[in-house]
Amino acid sequence: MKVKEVADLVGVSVRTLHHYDEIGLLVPDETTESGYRLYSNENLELLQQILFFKELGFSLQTIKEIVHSPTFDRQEALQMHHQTLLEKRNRLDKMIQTVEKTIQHDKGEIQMTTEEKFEGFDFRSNPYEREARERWGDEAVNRSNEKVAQMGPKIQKEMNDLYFSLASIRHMSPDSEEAQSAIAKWYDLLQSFGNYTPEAFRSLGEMYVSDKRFTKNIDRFGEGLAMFMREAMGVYADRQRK
Amino acid sequence: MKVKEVADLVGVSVRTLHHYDEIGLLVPDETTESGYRLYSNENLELLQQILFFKELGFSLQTIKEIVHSPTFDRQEALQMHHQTLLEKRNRLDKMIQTVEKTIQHDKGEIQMTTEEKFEGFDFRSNPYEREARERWGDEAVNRSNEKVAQMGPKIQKEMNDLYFSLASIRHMSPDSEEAQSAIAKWYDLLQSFGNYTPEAFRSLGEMYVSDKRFTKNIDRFGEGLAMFMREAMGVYADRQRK
DNA sequence: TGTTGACTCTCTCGCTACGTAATACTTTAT
DNA sequence: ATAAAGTATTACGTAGCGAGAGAGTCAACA
Repeated sequence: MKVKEVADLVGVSVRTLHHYDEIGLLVPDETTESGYRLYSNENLELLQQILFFKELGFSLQTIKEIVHSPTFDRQEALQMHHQTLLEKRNRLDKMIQTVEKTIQHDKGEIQMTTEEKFEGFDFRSNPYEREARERWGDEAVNRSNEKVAQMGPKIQKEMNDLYFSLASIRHMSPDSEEAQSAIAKWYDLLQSFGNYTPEAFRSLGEMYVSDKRFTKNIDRFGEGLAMFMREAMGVYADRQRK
Repeated sequence: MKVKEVADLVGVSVRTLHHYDEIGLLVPDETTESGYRLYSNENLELLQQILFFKELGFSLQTIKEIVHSPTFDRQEALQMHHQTLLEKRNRLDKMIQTVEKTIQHDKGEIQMTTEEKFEGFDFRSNPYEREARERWGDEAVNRSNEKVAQMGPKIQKEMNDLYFSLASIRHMSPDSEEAQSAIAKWYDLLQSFGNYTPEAFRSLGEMYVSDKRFTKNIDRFGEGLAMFMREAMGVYADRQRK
């Protein structure tokens, strides 16, 4: 489907779709030779999700983090949409009541406290957003992902390669020659992200198994890799101390 | 009530109130010697209305035009709020249904057309806004025209003459002798239309520039006349207050 | 085959409704 | 009397597009 078809179908502007592409929120699966955007069915489903989040007042930035998170779960998200839409309807119901009361109040039929006049409003920070961020967009993971993305593709490739080598030796002992030399490379590589002390390196290793999102990500290269890396990183940190 | 009290009560930020003051949407009735804003009960009621309009997606500019329109009717507006809030709830209900369907669809339990997936969204132009503009913004102009017609040709001539004189001095300062005496005649003339308080007179002046139809009409007598008149009318209102 | 009209692209500029300091003064509480 | 909390003004920043320019593309029709 081309832009305008999508736009007409869902009721957003072409410009909006362009914008979502620009910021990397919804990048069409394909483009023609001449540069026309072609949206796939999956693109449409993602768009639907995006619009749900938008209706709930999420910022595009947050939405992006969420839907691209490796741990994002569509079903879970839909359940959450359902829940929060119901809450939103409750708020709306309150507002409707407030209007009704105000009409009567103005006619002099009833009394209203000042607070009652503003029931149902309250534009204070959207609580759903925080919750959802905790649920999917956890900062640790995102920052890590963002940084990786920022570092450019060549570092990404190095990381991938290293993951593969580590995976291939994950059955060996974490304090073996091979393991330690591979993990040393890992340590060096991470230096390009910030200044990791050996201790920070160790706790990062801890996170690899304690935080499921990391675990999941890492274990894609081989089951048990996260655990293996934690061990190896611990040993490495120990040896650096002396 | 001071800013923060209001802010906490209704759930908006202090900055927002400042902003509304800046753009002339909600100017506090009083200020202390030291410049603190003091909001009256009437200010609060207006704020409530403003928030209703905002909830319905009106721009601040439009809201300003509406609530300051000399023909604005609170009861009528409240009825309209009520109506459109109900419509909004219907839309929300549709969205909720869409989520529910999508959940089932994802589980493979039912089928969904592409259109069904986007039912309840549709961010296309807010119909309420147009309607409301017609109701108040337009009517303001229409009623004004009607009234002029009703008043007969001699008043029309007087108005025309006054427009010309004003146009001829529109390069002068709005608070000059000449400007003020001409605008005083204008004020007197308008008294035959209804009972204009100085404040209503001021907001009428605001409309001369904020509403293009007025502006166009007035500027036929000289470019910039509408703006000049607004200034002069503002000064006039200021001086009458004391 | 050429032409028209509807789409498309990228780029740039503009706008709204505030958020976020920074800095200085005022009021209230202890 | 001093700190803490609130307030004012000014200034700059941001999000999420809208609007328009200028140029290329595509399907249909003459």
